[in-house]
Amino acid sequence: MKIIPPEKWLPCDGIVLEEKAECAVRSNSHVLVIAGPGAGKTELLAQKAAYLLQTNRCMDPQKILAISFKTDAAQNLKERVEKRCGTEAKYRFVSMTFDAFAKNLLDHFLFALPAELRPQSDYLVNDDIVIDAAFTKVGYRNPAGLSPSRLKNFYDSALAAVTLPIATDGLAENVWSLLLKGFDDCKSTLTFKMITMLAKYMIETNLPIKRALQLTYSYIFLDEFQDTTGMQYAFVKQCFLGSDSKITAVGDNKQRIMVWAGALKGIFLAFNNEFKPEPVRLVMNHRSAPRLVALQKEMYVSLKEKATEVNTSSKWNPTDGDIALVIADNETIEAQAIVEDIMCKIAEGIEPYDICILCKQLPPNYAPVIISELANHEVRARIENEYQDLIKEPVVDLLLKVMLCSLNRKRPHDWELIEDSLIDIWGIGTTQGDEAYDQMQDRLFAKADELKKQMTETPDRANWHNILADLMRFMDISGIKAKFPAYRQGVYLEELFTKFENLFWTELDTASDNWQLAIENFCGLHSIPIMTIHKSKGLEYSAVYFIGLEDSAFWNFRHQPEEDRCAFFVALSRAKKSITFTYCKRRTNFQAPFQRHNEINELFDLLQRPGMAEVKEVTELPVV
DNA sequence: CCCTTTAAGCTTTTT
DNA sequence: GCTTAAAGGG
Repeated sequence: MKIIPPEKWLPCDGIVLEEKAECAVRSNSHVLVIAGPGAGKTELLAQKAAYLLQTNRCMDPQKILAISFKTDAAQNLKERVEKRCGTEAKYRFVSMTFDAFAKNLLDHFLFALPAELRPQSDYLVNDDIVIDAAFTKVGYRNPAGLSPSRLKNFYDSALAAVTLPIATDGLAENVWSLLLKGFDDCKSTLTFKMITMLAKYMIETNLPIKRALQLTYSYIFLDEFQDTTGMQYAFVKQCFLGSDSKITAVGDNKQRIMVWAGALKGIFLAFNNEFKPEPVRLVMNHRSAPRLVALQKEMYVSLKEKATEVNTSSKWNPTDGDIALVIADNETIEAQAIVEDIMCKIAEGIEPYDICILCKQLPPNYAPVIISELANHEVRARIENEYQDLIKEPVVDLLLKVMLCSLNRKRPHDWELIEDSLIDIWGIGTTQGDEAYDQMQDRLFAKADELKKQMTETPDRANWHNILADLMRFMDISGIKAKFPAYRQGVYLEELFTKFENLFWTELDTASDNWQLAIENFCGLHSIPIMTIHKSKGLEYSAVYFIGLEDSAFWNFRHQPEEDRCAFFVALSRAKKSITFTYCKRRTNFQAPFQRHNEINELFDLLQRPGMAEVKEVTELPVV
């Protein structure tokens, strides 16, 4: 690849970076980028990767390591970088999750661990039954009578509290020993935290591996830095603190909504003290319209954030952006008001997938009335949870792609992906040459033809089951299990398969044998997504409806006011053009129907400040 | 069988 | 806090 001198390098694809962002891209020290919603954090990382690779500041063959929390975030970043700087990124930009990074290290250097800390190489991950059995075996009988979920929590934190090497002779230490080596009929089993602990210990005790790691990765990207847990941070420090590798951490303390799950509150401060990064604050909000940004800025005070400048994109007029607070008598009227508004948006040409309905928690308690009211207007809406859990699974993705490609051959990108996967799953090595490859292609094309024929007939339930089972057999279930270790465990793959079969069947059923449409519907291309605030993090929608700005939805506000304010901020900042909050005086389908907003009154006050939200009281018309 | 009481979970991800 | 589901009581 041609090396571009740094002073001649320009951001790829005609992207214009704000001045501070370009500083962060070109910085050669550790950097802490604090950037609000819509500032273009992913783009900044993608451009920085392009800069480092294209100018050879990340010297060939050294690599960039990007660490995210979720697989889809890691995937997105990888794709963005490949789009920005092409094939070079395939080999020298490594994007993965924290857990994948730890597990790869552990698996790769398993024999660097002392024998007493070394698990079997085919260890299970996070197997609840084995972990419970291990605690039981060492004599733990749940004396406090913890509920199942609390018990699981206790197991996890007890195991995470052990220090390596295992020195003392306590409960958790004994369980560690059992889990490491396996016991009775159980294989070695590790929790995700144990994997990180072992990986960290390995780096701590093996200078050559540590050096090799530091030499391999000269730049480290940490995405969503505000969500980093203490253990993850300790691991990163163990790997890279004091080395020449430069860390670029990107995050937003105003969107810190994972503290309850272990995110370290003082992470920015700790990073500042220990790595002395160059601080960068981005001031652009490319996402939201000016009036929405004004509301976001009003939140800054309650989020204990300095009222820094935020600039909006020039694509907006200064008066753009709609904020509404709907005060409804009951959930039927609430639904009618929302649906009326949504129908206007759709009439304006906004696609359903660009509209989002958010709840603080438990969408099933709030969504049904709205879903049926939307259905009356022929608009689909669905709670995303189980769909997303399925869609993110690589095997489901593969199944959908095979179906799509069978329907329509003109999908070169998907074909390539299927072929690559099959080469992997069927174990076709490069040594076998072109013949094996051609054979694979022939079989795939034959299968695609067969599938296409099957998809022209109207399937019934049993029929669909057979088609799917056939397809799984074709791809080779044991091969899939070999490629994806997660599917090897217990009945995971079988359950996944059943869930997919059932959910997809409802789509096939309603799409009346239009397979293409069924697939699109399954992927959420034609429906309004309904989800929790937490699930919406990182996403953006033209119009957002936040349902239930009520005390009962924010039941934990007293105990975690900061985090709930952040949650409100996250919900608010998903919207590009309009945001609507609803407050329902009476939810007649609830056991305690009367809703208040005493506890979260500060959020109401904010919306009711002059010039902020349009307050719409909707009441039942008296029946004449 | 119906009514009352109690317990559990609620916001997450990761191979 | 509040909902839901399961268990308990008559």
